[in-house]
Amino acid sequence: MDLSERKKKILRAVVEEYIETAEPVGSKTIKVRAELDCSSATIRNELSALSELGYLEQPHTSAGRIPTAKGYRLYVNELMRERQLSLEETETINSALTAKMAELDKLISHVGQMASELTSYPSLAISTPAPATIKRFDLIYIDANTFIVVLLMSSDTVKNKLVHLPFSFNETLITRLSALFNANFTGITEDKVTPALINSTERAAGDTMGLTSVIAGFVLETLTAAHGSGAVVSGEANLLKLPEFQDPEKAHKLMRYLSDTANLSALQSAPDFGDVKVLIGPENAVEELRDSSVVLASYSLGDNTRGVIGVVGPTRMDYSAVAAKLSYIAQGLSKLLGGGTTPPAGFGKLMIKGEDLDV
Amino acid sequence: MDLSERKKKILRAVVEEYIETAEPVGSKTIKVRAELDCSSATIRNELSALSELGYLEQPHTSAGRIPTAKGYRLYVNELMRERQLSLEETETINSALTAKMAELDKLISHVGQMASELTSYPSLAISTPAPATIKRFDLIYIDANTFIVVLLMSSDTVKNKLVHLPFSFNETLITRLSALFNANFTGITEDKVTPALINSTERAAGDTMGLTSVIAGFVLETLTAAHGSGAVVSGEANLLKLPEFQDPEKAHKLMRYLSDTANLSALQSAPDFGDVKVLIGPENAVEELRDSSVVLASYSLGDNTRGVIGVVGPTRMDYSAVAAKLSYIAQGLSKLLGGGTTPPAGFGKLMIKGEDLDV
DNA sequence: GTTTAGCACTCAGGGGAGCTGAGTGCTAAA
DNA sequence: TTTAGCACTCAGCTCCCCTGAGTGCTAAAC
Repeated sequence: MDLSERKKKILRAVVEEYIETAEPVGSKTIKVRAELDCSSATIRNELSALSELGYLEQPHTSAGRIPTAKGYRLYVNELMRERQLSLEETETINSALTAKMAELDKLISHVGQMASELTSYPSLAISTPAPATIKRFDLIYIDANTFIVVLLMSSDTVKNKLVHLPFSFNETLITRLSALFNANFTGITEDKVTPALINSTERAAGDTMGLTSVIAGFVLETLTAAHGSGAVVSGEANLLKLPEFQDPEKAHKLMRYLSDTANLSALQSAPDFGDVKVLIGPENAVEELRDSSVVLASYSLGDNTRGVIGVVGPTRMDYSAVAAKLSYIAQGLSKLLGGGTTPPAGFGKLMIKGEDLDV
Repeated sequence: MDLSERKKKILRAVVEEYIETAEPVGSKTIKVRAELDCSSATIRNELSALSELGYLEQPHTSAGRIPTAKGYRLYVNELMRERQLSLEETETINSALTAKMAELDKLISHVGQMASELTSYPSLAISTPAPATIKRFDLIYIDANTFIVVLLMSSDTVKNKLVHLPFSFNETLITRLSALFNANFTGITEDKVTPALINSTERAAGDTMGLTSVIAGFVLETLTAAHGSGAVVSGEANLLKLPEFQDPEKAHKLMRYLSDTANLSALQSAPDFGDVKVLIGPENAVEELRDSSVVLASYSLGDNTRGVIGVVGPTRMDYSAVAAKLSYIAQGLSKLLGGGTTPPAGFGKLMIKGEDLDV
């Protein structure tokens, strides 16, 4: 059952006004905002119909209307005007992206910070690296008790560890081990690092001191660590500015939830989605997020690492602005990291996905 | 001018009661708490004297007393009973310390988190590395366009960078550069990396492609980065639990301040101090911290890196518990990282420093 | 049938007024 | 010097009323 044009116009006006002011919206305000040629009484009739249909609700009998989750959903799916980013905004993002991509490790946290500053909501950044392998293996002999393990990973990041042992060994053993590991441990995934493999390497190297297992331990650790996904939250302080979180109780609850990174990894499980995904209030599975909304954008890095950046805010969030910004950031990241080193120019169209509510 | 024993007993009772309850303390409560053998009227006389002396104040005429900054200072300096950590608490700290020391890089943030969990106040961890030098320099040739720079720093941490260039070079050049850098750039501090040095190295290597300057750039960056101190804040959410931060305005102000790491680096400037340093309310130079207190503990790592961990809370903070915990953590860190790898057993005595207020 | 004007009704939020109780300061007696 | 007693103060709570924004409904107008 489709809504009349006028109803849509009114619904949009209510949502947008409420997003700005956080106050219930009355018929007179709508008349001005939506530039409608009818009287407030007519609008009241329409409002009453929209309430009946479940798109709007009243906090109490004599107050204005506020959108329900269903109302927001319709707004996000159909009514939302695409937000054009200002030149200034795109430039901020571009320069931040190019400046920060230097260190991939710190990238997620930097991107998160950026998203938070840009939207003035708390943001989260999660990365889900694909199963990693080692591209290249090296040992650097330092002295009779010390050497460095250097691993070049499939993602073109480098991992290292300084190993300092209480007994001494000679340089030839290190050289031999380096060659053997390079031959046996490159290109394989975590599950291929078996005790058998370690044993055979140890024998081949003539290593009687257990160096092999120390090194293999680090290799395994690195491979394992790579697929434990990291999550970072920034800008939690922004929550406190919002009227809906003036109640410290409420703010505290959400902040506690956000500060446990384990929780967030669950969010990212929301699998492939087109470009931007919006989860409105009760659509969130997690109780703590029930009266907040989450906007997520996913990006992919050249190797098959995937990441998600997102923003958490009140259901009354400026969806169009947030979605546009996140989308731009995510696409910029994909281009920058997946492909060449050129800064992103114009990105594709904004697409939004999300669950529909039952009627 | 020294206070009588009874006055001290009363002052201590007021401070400790107020720390627990955050409510102004009345004469009757004190009588019970301090187990005094006089009537509430006598205590009122004493209270009135203590107010006169500037150790206590009344929020309004007919309310109980609360300690002033001066009162807290006296309490911290003289009256505070040393808090014994429970076995459970020391074990939590010990195991967390040993488990986490594996990765020195992430150490500060882990330690900060621990401090925050243990004290349920927001915590900050700052590290001030000493001027770093390079102990050992290596280049690993990967392919005609790629090599890895591996730096072993004076602090026994390893830094690396994958360099991928749009033009090709051969392995002998890399080997030569590796040897030259190892000869010329080890053992020197940042300010010794001059354009002259870079030029002479470039000539000696016969490098016509500018590899030398790329590498030197990374070296310089690493040396510089090392003394830019890192700061991490954890557990900000804890603020919202405290009654003094029920006002979202106030909480927001402090959280904003804390979330800018640049601000924190300033705190650490507080130079050498014995063991634990307590800054009470107005003793803080920064306006944002004027009605909070900060407890800091410093630790030193074997090489001359110094670090500070601290906790921010209301002036009504449980100083004895917080100081004991921070002190234990700091001493544990020093022992673990400065010396051997054995877990800390019994630590020294708790010493507290801080500025005295004028009378 | 749709729109409009008019009117009675509702209710959140703000601004006193008044009460309560914890706690004080002072005085006079022990 | 300590204590008991008493009058006084004042934050915080509750109760109450008022105001104004906004509604729903009805009857007339288009």
